Amino acid sequence: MTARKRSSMSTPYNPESVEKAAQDYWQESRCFEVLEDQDKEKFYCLTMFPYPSGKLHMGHVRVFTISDVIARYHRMQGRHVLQPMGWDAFGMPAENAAIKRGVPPAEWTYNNIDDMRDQLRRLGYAYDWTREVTTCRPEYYRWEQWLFTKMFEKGLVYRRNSVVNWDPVDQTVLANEQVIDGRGWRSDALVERREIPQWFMKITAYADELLDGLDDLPGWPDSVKTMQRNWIGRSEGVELSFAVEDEDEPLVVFTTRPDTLLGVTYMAVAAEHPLAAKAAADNAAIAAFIDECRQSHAAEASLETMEKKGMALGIDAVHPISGEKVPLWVANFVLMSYGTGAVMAVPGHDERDWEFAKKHGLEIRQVIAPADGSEIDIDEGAFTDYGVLVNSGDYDGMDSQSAFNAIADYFEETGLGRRAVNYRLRDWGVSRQRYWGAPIPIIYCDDCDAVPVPEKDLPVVLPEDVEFTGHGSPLKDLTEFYETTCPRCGNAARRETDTFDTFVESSWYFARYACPDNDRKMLDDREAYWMPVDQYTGGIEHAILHLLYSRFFQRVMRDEGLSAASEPFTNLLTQGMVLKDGAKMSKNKGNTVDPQELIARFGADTVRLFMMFAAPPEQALEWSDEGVQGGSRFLKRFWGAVQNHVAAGTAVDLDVAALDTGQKDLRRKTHETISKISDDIGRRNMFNTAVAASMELLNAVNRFEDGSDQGRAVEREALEAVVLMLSPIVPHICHALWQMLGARQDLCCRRRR
RNA sequence: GCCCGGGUGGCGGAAUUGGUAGACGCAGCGGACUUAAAAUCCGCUGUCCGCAAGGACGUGCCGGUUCGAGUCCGGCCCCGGGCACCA
Repeated sequence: MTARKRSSMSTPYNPESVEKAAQDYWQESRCFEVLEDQDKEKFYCLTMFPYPSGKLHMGHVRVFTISDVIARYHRMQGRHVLQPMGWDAFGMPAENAAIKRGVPPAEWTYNNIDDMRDQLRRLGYAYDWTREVTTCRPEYYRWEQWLFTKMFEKGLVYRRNSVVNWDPVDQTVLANEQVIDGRGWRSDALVERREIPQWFMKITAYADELLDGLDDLPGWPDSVKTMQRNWIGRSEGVELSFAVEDEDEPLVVFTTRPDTLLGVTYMAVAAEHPLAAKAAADNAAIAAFIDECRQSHAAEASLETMEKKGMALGIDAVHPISGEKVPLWVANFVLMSYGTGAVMAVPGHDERDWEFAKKHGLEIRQVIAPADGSEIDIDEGAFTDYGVLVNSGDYDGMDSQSAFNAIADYFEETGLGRRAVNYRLRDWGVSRQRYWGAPIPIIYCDDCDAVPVPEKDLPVVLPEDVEFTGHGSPLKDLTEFYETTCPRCGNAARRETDTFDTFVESSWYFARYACPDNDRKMLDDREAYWMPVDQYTGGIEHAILHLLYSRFFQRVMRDEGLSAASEPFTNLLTQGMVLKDGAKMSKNKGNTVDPQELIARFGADTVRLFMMFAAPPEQALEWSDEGVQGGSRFLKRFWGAVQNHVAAGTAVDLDVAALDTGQKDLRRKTHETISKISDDIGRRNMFNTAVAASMELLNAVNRFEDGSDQGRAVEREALEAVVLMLSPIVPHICHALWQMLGARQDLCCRRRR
């Protein structure tokens, strides 16, 4: 009797009951709850925690499954694995829901967390739920308020004016996302740039360390490191000053190309620059232009893509070497917040300057010639390469590098400038004019200025039962919140009503999982055991901001004596987007697929299997409803194969010396597959090919119709291998099949043989 | 606009270090089982020419390096992500 003929006698695969049984077992045995154990090799496996938007989406399922596969794999390798979960719970959607449905943001958020926690449980992830962290709880955010006050003492935070998007109709600050084609998303009013005082964290103080640290992260993708390097944008150049006619203050600019200095034919300042304001005072056209510049979206992408516009100010600067007059312009592409708010323009050797000069009939002067002696026509386009200086007086004939040094020396000797390092990176503005966030722990006193809230008065608790109208933050109208006394002098004072950027919460949560229950310290000894995170998995969309802020915070915590680690994440896996119809799946676009329905229909294992099989984790995954079926079919075949094998009775021990050719072939296939899958999961993060290899081995088993004692022993070895190898990906069915195969040991907690 | 990715059959993808392009799966077609359908199982399936044997073409486009290119180099096109207040 062949194995296949027996299939009619078997019980069918029922994912719902199989998965319930496995999940009950894991919960009762508490096998994913881990305590610090110095004798065991720790492995901290972390996923970027979700924003509790209401329901899990496919992007969540993908990233959590990737991380769970890695966690379970390392667990099987005998490591002591921590995989926690929590909630990035502050943010705008809660306020939007409050406006739309009248539910307080806190209530909406806590309900969503409860729903999503249930959904996560149904997917069978190996989480230590005892360490759950929720960022909107005072016991969490009190510690970032505390750290902020420590940073204040060290001068790592400061307050200055900076630009926000202002909706003049709704009288409120808008996020970039809320500005659509330059207009407010609700009011449709033209958005204005407005300057208001805001708090900043000095991430630039760590710019060099954040840059150099990238060289010590071999476990990070090169693309992410390159993006961060470019974002920090360290450049070496010269800061030099141009005298301005009839002005006492010179105009200071930074350039990486002092070798092109004699090619400067005009200069440009930002619309907010004092010189522009001065020129506007008695020129209505310039005033109108500055007004026009103000009416724009604050996002860099819109500034870079909009039409480059400018106006001559009628003021001249004096070239510091030639003494020639250089006209001053105001231009919409120069930003007050970046550098000094002024740039020198070399249209002959810079593309943007060239285009601007062409458009406004400004002089284009060649001062660099190609090093190879070839001819160029500067009228046809800017020449941006390094080369040999021409039309530059004493510097003629020097190469760019020598000229850089000679000109830099000249400025340092005359005191008109100096060599300087410039960063593209700007300090981190953390103030948000919103309600649903962690209050910034500052008290304003007429006599003492801004005073940090003393440690004994922390946390500054965000009131949760508030009237939410949508017209500005309710905190601004809540006297019992903002009325207070100055901690320094005791006089009546006013509390800060702005809250933190939600990136603040996500910049240190990974460390707090080590000791979420400590109500006396931000971090304790347990942090030293678990940190740094061994494997961090999350969306590629966080390649810069979240990951850079976290690297910054880790260093701030280190310098505060809270941690020994400089880098928070040793290995990083950036998972690609889940796309549908070529675009990121998102509620906004209405192209979501609900994982809940698929789980109800096929079970969690099928959904997990399909997500891992459909594409390698780093690539974008284009969703297709077909293919899930295939995963389900495979699991049924898998179930049937093991069941048929077991139904035929106990297999004898394998006698390697006694195998015939066919038996040897299957055995070789088994061991080749083990070797391949270990590499695929353990080194390459190629879960899709690991699944494919498992399918191939199972196909080979199903073709193998050898009922002899040794045939059955070889078949058993193959089936056991498939169960073990697939268990990180489809843990529930493997839990059941492992028991069916007569396991003496629990699968998920077993060590490598 | 700038920075970072990606583009391979009808579809998702494989090819790990420059060495047989298309593993595995989906869809499709043919067959078995069934009164029938579903499910399941077996077989075929890059395109074109051919009854076949076989041949030609083929990894977004153009060019290059190499005995040999999906893979390396140069130039382009298209798609996705990020651009500092979406998370």
